[in-house]
Amino acid sequence: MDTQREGKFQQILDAAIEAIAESGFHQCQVSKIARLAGVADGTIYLYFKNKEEVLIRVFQERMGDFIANIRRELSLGKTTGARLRTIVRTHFSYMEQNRSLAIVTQLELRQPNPRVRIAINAPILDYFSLIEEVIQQGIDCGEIPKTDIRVARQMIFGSLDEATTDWVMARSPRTLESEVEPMLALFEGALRLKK
Amino acid sequence: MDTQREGKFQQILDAAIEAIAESGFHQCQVSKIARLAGVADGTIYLYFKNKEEVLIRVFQERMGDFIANIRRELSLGKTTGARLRTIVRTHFSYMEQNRSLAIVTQLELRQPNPRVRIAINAPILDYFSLIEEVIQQGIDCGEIPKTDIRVARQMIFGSLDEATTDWVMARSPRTLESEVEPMLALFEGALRLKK
Amino acid sequence: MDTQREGKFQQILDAAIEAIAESGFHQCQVSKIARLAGVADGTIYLYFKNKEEVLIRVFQERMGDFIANIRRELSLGKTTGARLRTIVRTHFSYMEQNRSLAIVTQLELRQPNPRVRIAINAPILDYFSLIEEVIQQGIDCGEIPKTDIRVARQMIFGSLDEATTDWVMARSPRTLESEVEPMLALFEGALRLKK
Amino acid sequence: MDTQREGKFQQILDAAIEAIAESGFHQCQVSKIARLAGVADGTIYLYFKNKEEVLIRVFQERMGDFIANIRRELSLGKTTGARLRTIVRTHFSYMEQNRSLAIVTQLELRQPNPRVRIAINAPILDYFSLIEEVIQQGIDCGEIPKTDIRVARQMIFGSLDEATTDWVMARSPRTLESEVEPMLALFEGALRLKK
DNA sequence: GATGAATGAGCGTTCATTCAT
DNA sequence: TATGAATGAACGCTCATTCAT
Repeated sequence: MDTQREGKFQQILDAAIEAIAESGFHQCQVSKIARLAGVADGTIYLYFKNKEEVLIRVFQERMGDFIANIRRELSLGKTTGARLRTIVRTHFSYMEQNRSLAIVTQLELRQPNPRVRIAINAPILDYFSLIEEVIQQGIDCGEIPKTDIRVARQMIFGSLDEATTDWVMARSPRTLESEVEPMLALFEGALRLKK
Repeated sequence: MDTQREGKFQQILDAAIEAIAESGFHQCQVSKIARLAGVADGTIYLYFKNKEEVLIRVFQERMGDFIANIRRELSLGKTTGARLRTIVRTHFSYMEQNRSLAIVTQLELRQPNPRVRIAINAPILDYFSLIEEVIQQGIDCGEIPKTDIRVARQMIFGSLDEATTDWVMARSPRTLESEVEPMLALFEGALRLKK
Repeated sequence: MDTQREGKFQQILDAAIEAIAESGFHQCQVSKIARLAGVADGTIYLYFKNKEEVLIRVFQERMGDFIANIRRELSLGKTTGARLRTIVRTHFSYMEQNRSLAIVTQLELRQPNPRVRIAINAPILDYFSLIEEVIQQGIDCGEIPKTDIRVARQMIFGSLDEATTDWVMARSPRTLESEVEPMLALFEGALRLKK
Repeated sequence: MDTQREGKFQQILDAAIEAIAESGFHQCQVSKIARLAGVADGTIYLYFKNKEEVLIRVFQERMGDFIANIRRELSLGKTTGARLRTIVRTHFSYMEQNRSLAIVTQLELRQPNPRVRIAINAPILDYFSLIEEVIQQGIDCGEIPKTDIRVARQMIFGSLDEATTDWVMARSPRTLESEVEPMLALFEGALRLKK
């Protein structure tokens, strides 16, 4: 049955997230992923071309979820302010609830390996578009004065990303949740958002 | 002579930056660094304990330079606006002029390896303090209203970092230099900087 | 199947004996043992922790056999004379029939490496006890006058060992077998064995 | 001056004995010998072809001394009994007074390396002859009944060697000196020495 | 002669991947 | 489909040896 196949695929993906979060992509052996997934080493290769593809699929699948998630929430926001709040809140709460995934995205995916980079680009660009659309919409309906959209997006994504990295690295014991409001205030100021 | 030793040390460091930028820390063989530095493999080990230490020293030495550089420039800025401009301008121009180093900083240093992370933390935290000091000073002299300093720093560093990553990844053909003004405008808005 | 695993284990052990006898423990590469055993290099590590453990197990397994062998034969001997004959005869014939093992025992096991020495000590001490028991029995039943047992054991083992080394080193073309009677005569005289 | 050269040669030899005794021939780096000898690494190579030759010369020089020593003492012995006593006493006391050298001869020189073996053979054979001569003399003057000289020599050398190894390995806390008399008693019995 | 920085060959070990069962 | 024993390429590091000074 196809659901069985799908189930084992997700099993391996989850195991990979745990394993990679725990020891890092390069340090984590395929056999460890297999053990955590409760399958034999060889079985991994029935579902993935190689170890690298596991990493790529982890990102594509989970980041896809993440973005779909935000997109769904976003459709409910009526103002640019509400939409920005959705982005910040959802980004932080998703990461906070998926710490292992956060570790993988914040650390392990910063790979110079070109194949990984290319494969990861699509969902990332999708997230970028999503942010840029919100800004564009804000400009279009006059809530935000004209601004350099790319730079604004870099600021928004970069800030969220850095806060998440700080949290993952436990540089601060603070919850991400507690950063939602201050971060939003900064974004509103930066974008000169009209109330 | 000691200058000779120092020279070869720097030579290896430079070679390491090139090599790591090109293939990534894990993929890059010691023999590649040696080849680029024009020395034998074994020579590396006369200057560094092991491959990992090369990475750590790359960061400590070059990031140290970078921060010293900013600190020097900063002392000339009289207003918070000027100081922010110094940070943005220096960050971008330094990275733009040291592309390989930028690649290493943006990608390779997001190492989950705890020893590397600890060693790298000091200069990073130093940079963080530097940014936070500028914000604090701004607050103290009334140029900036009270704000969450940590979050503000995350925004500033995160934005600069993301813009640099975008540039490194060649996600946009834009120069970093061209982003100085728009980025600054965002920061000033975010911090509610008084003119 | 477990017999298969056991079989390959013995295969590697035998290959190791040949390889070490031929080039010495330090000179002999793991890849040579693997080649002789007809397995891949990595396979060695499925059966042994590392190269050193191969040496240790060679000794423990084969020396264990050797001593078990002597012990079995010894139980048949009714007089001290018969028991001494058993020791000399079995020692020489075992070595003569296992030349590679003899080389390893005579040369490679004189390892200064403390881990190897400790691991090797047990079977050696076992052999020593065995010899000492025979002497003690001889004293107890009046066949041998009181004597310093440790020194007597040193003489017996040392003589057998030296004869074996001479033979291994091919310092003499003589068979070990031909030395059984003269050696025994010396032992009987040394111990003042009563007929 | 040649004495200067000779002095440094001996210096290196002594350093080598210490170094090898401490860490074993294979584990002991040339640079360690150099450090102990108070010379530069390269200097070793002005006196010795390579590391292996250092080991060989250690043995040849010191074993030469040792044998010359015994030979000198032997010439004073009037009876076979006295001569045997000289051998045992000198062997044990020499080793006891040169523990590092004993370690090297008992452990490190048991090398399967053919070049080492060949080079070492000469002094060893010289020592063997010396022992055999004593036995032969004993037979010639009727103090010892006819016996297999080679086997008798194997017994004598093997016993002394094993006692020394036991002592070096600290398998027993006993001094070698205390073994002189019991060992001699065994030899006299073995050889049926007439009083 | 003496130095010691530089060399680079050499090897133990790991682990992603395969394939016979 | 699933297994996991076996594979063997790959690489960090050591250290005996050299040679410019």
